[in-house]
Amino acid sequence: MDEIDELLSIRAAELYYEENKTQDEIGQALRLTRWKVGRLLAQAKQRGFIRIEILHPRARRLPIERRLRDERGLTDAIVVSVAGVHSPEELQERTAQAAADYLTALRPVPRTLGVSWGRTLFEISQHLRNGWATGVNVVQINGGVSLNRRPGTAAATAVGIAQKGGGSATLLPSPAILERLATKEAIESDRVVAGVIELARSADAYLFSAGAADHNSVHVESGYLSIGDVDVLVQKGAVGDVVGRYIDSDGNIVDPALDARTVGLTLDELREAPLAIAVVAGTTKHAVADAVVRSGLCSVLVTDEATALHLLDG
Amino acid sequence: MDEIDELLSIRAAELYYEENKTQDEIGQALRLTRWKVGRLLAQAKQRGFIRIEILHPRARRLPIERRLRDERGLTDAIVVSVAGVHSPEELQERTAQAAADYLTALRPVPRTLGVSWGRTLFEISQHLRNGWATGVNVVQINGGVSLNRRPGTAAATAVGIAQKGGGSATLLPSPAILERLATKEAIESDRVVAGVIELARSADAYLFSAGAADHNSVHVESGYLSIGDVDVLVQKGAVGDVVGRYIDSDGNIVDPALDARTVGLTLDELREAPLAIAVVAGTTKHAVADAVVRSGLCSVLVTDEATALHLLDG
DNA sequence: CGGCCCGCTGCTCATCTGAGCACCATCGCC
DNA sequence: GGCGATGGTGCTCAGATGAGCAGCGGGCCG
Repeated sequence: MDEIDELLSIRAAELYYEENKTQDEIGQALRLTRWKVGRLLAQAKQRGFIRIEILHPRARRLPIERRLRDERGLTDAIVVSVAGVHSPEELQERTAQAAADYLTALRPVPRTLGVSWGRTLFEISQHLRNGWATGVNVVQINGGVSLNRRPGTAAATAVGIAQKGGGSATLLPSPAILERLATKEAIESDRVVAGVIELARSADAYLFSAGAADHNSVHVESGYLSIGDVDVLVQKGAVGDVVGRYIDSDGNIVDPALDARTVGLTLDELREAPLAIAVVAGTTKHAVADAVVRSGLCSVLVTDEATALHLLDG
Repeated sequence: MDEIDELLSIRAAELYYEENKTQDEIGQALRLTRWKVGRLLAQAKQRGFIRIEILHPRARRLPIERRLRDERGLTDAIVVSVAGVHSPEELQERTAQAAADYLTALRPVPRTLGVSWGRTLFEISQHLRNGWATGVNVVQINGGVSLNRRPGTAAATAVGIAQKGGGSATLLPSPAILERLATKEAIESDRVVAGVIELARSADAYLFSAGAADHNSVHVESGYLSIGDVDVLVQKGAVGDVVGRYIDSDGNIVDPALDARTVGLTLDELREAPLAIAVVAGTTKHAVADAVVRSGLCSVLVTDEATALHLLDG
């Protein structure tokens, strides 16, 4: 297309999209046949001169979702638009909402849903509607009795999801990470704990998030790890954690000794799950998100547009 | 529209605009009739959920142009899009290009065109194509023999416009502002100068810009005014200058004594012109642009989207 | 110089879309 | 409980649009 056609396509686009003229009217105005106008408009679109955005908190980016499925082998992907987002909190909320929507629409409805805990999961639980399902039983898949001043968000998350879904929650009564391996093994051999983990293994679907390996981690906030611990993990290559287990950019466990002291499902158990839904959003989590998807930790990803593009285009 | 319809309209918009589905297909996907889908799409548009932008340096904003004509009484208005603009220079270039386009398309072609000078005018002259008109004679409408190291841009501007338009230029061989009133009167009584001004008065159309009243003014750069002079003018209410004459926000001369020492057409002569084209763009010029338009200094305005919206919505 | 190829143009025709209209359910009022 | 108003729904039909195709012309090579 030469420059004259390029300019004409812009003039045509102005009249078509801003003035709501028909292609025929535009043809008369620019002294072109209406077919030429149609072709100019098609070229303007194809060359990227026309940008159409859907401005809404619930807007999704279907083409990016398709690319994630096709190029990253995911069963499904939900990508929320970042158009008009001004704060990380808003992004987080949009993503949580989308995850809640996804769960609500999920068919077949899982009878048992394994969930992790954390800020993201808690927000998802808040965005679920009463009656989002009928009879969904929820089971915690990793330890989470909080050690500090915010006790119970782990429990509140699981219970909230279960209650709104007309089912009951089974909590995992254990800390996330124990100080000594022996203690961890003792706890896991407790009949109740072992039973919960067994139930968790049999869940139809898992819903979990991922944390970035930084000082704002919930593990630091909850007192399971010190800031120094996190720094050491980062030095060893950690990009973040999934169900309390820290991984590097290839999805491998960074510190096997620490991992052995962590209570809950293992990452390989997640990888083999029939349905593993990861909800990961925000600039700080680009690296973990990449590790999660590359190493096959999830079959469904709920994320934001920027993170998705990071996964796809590097 | 309740929330459920709002969500549906977003889903429909995603499928329609991002996936290029027909309304009928969307209807099948969402279990709606195609008419319902059409209505949802119409509502999404009408509620502003759909934003369509034309991304191109030559793109204009026709709806804003119409508002300027209707609400500000302009004969014509050209508004360039600011989508994708990253620097003031880029904005300036787009506007100059648009002004050049406007001149080129102007009918009837003016036989005599009065022009001012300055950065904007110079850039317009550069964006005009050879042969943009046949036989347009150009006459300078305000003094402009530059006093400093950049001599001749005033002359180059007029000559450039004339040559590319297949005509000749008549320069006004006089400084813009003289130090003493007597000198100014003497110069104006010079036969050549008087002749040029007489020719300028008879021009079919005028093309000029406006300067902001700040330290970057061409008058400061050219040595006609000191930084202190400008500060004094600003204190008196000056928002900028048109053909070298400083005006306040109502378009009135700020300093009559200074004005009397300024060579060239008066503002009232511009106001009575059959066609006065002002080219004003950039954040720094919002205030002058407002004064120019409000006080009827131009009948045609070439500007950028942000400036135009400032004029319209304050 | 003639013939061939390629791309553009303007057409036909099928499909898609929006305007307008009749119908129906719901609601408030009598 | 009857009745009109109101808003939403699904239709008809005409206008708008896109796909596909024949024809033309300009450029290139033999």
